[in-house]
Amino acid sequence: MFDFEKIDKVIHEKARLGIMTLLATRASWSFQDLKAQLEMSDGNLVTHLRTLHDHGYVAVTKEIIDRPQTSYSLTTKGRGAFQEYLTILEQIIKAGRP
Amino acid sequence: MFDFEKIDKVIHEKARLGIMTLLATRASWSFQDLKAQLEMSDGNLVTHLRTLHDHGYVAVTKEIIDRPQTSYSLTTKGRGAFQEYLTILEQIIKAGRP
DNA sequence: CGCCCAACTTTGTCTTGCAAAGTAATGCTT
DNA sequence: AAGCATTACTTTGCAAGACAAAGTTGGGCG
Repeated sequence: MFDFEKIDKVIHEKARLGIMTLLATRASWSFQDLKAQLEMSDGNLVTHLRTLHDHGYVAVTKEIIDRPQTSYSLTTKGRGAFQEYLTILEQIIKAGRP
Repeated sequence: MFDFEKIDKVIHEKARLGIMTLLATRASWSFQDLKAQLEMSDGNLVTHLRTLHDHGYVAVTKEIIDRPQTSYSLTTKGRGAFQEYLTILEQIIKAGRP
């Protein structure tokens, strides 16, 4: 039926799924905007972003315009992994809605 | 945008998501069939099933036909929670596929 | 210089998944 | 009856991970 082992644990975690979904909707998000949207603490958000970055899913751009302003975006790899993840979600929905 | 806090952690965990999806496709599954489909160890599977049962999501039926044969099915509550979970998945897919 | 703010890092705690091994109950086999 | 297998479950132990809170760094500005 399904291979649930295929579910990407990096993406599947609730907080990171939130990040990935937001990043998929816009080209780029600032740290502050992500934090406001997701209502996460700095430390927690940074940690999840680092996890995603370590897996090559998100790119980090550091600028200092007035204030430091770090922004995040999906890499090609990240976008691909996310689409693949969404495909599994679609299969689950198809199975779960008779 | 989305309220990611709404994601039901009981269902969202990979292994239990597998269980719930299977239970949604058929009225009832035996322990052995679940185990074979999901390729999980006894202990691990029993634990996740107990978690789902403790939350009132699955019903347990114990019979002894030839061998002990425990079977599991979704409760009304479980079905409802799963449908709600699927609704969130749909929103994520909608956002993630432009 | 001192303060604020953004973006980290560190520390610590607490939960959780998961495997491996052990156990109880039952039935089959010899 | 004795031994063995199987199912379902418990226990133990460990390792990973989430998360909060507090501390740190570095730039901009009054």
